[in-house]
Amino acid sequence: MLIGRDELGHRSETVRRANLSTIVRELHGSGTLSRSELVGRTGLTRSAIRGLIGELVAGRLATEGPATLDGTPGRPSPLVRPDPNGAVVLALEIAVDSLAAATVGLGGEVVDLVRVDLPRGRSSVVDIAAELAELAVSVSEHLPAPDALVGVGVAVVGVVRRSDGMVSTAPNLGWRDEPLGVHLAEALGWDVPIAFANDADLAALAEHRRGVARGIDDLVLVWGSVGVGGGLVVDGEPLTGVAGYSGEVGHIPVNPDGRPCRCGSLGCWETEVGTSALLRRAGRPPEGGNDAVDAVLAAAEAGDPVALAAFAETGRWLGIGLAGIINILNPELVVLGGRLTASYPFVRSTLEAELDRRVLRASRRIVRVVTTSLGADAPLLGAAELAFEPLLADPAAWLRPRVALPALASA
Amino acid sequence: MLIGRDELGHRSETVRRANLSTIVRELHGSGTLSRSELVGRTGLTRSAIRGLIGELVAGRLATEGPATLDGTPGRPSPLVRPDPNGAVVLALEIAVDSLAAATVGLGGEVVDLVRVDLPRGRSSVVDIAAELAELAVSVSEHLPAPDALVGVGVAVVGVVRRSDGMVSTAPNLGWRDEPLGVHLAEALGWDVPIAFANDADLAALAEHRRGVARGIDDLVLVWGSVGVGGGLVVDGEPLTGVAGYSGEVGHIPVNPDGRPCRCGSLGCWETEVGTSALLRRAGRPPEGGNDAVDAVLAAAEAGDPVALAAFAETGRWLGIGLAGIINILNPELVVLGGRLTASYPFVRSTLEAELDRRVLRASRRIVRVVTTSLGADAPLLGAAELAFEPLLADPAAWLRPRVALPALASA
DNA sequence: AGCCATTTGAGAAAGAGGAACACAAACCTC
DNA sequence: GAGGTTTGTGTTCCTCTTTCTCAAATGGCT
Repeated sequence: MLIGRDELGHRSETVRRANLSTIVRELHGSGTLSRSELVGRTGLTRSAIRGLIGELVAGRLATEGPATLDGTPGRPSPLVRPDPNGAVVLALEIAVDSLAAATVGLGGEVVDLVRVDLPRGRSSVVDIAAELAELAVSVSEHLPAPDALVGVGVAVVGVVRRSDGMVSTAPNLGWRDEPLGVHLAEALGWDVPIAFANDADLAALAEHRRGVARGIDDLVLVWGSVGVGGGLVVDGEPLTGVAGYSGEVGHIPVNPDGRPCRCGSLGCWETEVGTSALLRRAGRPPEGGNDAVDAVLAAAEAGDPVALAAFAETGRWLGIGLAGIINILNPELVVLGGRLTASYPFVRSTLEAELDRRVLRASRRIVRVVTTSLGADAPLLGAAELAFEPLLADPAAWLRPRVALPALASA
Repeated sequence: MLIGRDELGHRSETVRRANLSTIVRELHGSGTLSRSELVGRTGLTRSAIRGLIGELVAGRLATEGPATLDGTPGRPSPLVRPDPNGAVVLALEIAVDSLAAATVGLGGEVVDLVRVDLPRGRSSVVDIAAELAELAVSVSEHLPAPDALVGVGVAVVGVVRRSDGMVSTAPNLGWRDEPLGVHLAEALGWDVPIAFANDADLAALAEHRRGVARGIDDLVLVWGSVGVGGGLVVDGEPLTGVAGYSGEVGHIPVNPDGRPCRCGSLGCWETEVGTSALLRRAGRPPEGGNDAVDAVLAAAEAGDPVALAAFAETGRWLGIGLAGIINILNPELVVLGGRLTASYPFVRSTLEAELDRRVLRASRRIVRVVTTSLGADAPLLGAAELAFEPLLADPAAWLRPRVALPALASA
């Protein structure tokens, strides 16, 4: 994923890079591991592991501590931990109705996290960039060392170009072709790489790395709020598409002559499974916000037939759209997130019924549907993972210079 | 892709494997290259290339010949060619109404190709396997050396498990849960690995490697016939899903209360864009075969308004389904194949209009829609590529033993 | 025709990195 | 406390590419 390191020719140095990368990945993913566990996981010899760990410790990406005794015979193996002080990222999120910032250390520990409400409606890109920068500063106060900052990752509710943070559309913010990347870089004024991606894409990444989808290499995440976003992981890698615009599942046509969608089309999936469709079916004003949805949820919990029917119908449409996605991708897991997490119990049966009817048997036997485990912070945590990616892909590049930061990502 | 070579630890031997692999891939893809071109493409040094080529020549995967003089100064560089006699695959195809077999040499040269009609209707798996085996024998008569056979690739019109050729569903053949892999292995009686995949998946692979989509890393191929299949390439790799059931775009719901589909669902894409929908719209019996479709095509070419309207409506639905796929995957290219190639001129305008309306602007600006360049043999050529894959991924494994064939693929 | 610049192949030596092996250290069990 | 087991340490070996030097083969120019 990412990283333009696509020189085809390999040499011994490549081997070291790759081995360092797998070790740092293992540490980042699993937290603490003994040296001998690393031997087992990587297939490398004890000598090789020793040398590699030594380099990581010297470069402050890992620390070694005394072994814990687990009662098995044999010499105990020292524990290796990712060093959260040696490498930190800044994660930012522009959500539907909030902004968030967090600092996350190598290994995934969240050092600091702030979330502030965002007044509903249009805000200019410049304003948002400025406010994000403020949050970023407040959250970076306890940064271990100034040179420990690996990079910045930004989750955006909208269609955003991965390479430079150009936002093509963000209906919730009223943006269209806004150069968020430029403004944010300016507002931050830091000389570190900034990476951008869609919030649902990043939620999928987070759930894949640290949530319910851990160890699952083919998954689809559907993130419901006002609109519906999606994130795809295929073969263990986030599916981005050519420019990073993939996963826009909210706009697959499921009801071609249906209601008009914010995107200009008709009968997009989100016109049937977004919150306004639910509210409409529940007989409430479709523009109601989270509170209105919560009210429908409460009514459903209390057994109100109108609310239950509204969820059932939403579930039916969820199943219809998901069936298409599953037939296309043959995933192992579907993860429902955002507002869908709370709705799940009430949409479940109609959803599964549609899957039974519409997904090809071979695929149907495999997929399971679950809800997120990381909750509302999934996109933010995904942004952290995004920012870590260059380090994970090539720790060697990070180990050597150590004085200045690596040059801004070229592509 | 494929290959269980997922030991994480790298060593010097890994480097050699990887370098041999990139060289063989380049040769297989580009045909003839000079040594110095290989230096340029791989980033390796002249010495390294020399050693690697030497090994390939010794292992009969490549031949070296005199340089061609192109008028530039400097010592001419010898030309390296993939050796089609050193490595050959057998490609088989079970299509809607035909069976085909071909032998293809390293580099992509088709040595021999046979296609026979398949009487429409149900045939047992055993019969088909036997007939395929016969074709296979007839086409393997001119095999250079018995030990040059790398493997067998099979394209199947249906949902087939990649690992073992278990066919879950093949409506055109009337199959359901048939162990094609077992029967074919028995009928062939050869001790070589056999790989299976869906025909549209393989057509996509072929167009990616040797057709219109060469050099394009994110594409969607839609293969229209009685039903509609799809093949996806993401980030340069075929997207298979967990079990190889991906790409079943024919069964995305586009008209949830529409006509019943062979799969048991309602309003699947193929009920609107398959040949029977076209025939129905053209006022003809929907069960008509290729001849009936050709008649509608002829009528359209002659300007018949009913035929033109039938195509226009089909194009509209093509656009609706494609819009969803494009929004999900953000591909660079959509390739239309099978019966859709001939229909394209008549469906084009309504198709593009729907894309304009339904695909998010950011993605819309990127995608182009084209037709196949390899024609009806695309799936067969893809099957050859599939069979070559283990060799391309690790030529070293193929170079060493050379006496016996590599053991049957384990997973 | 002859000389020069350029590109590339050939061969030997060097450098980088992991594997293999032998040995010592630290833990368990009895 | 002795023996078995597992793992860290250190040295040597092996593989593979790079680096460096020299020779070969071509085009361009006078």
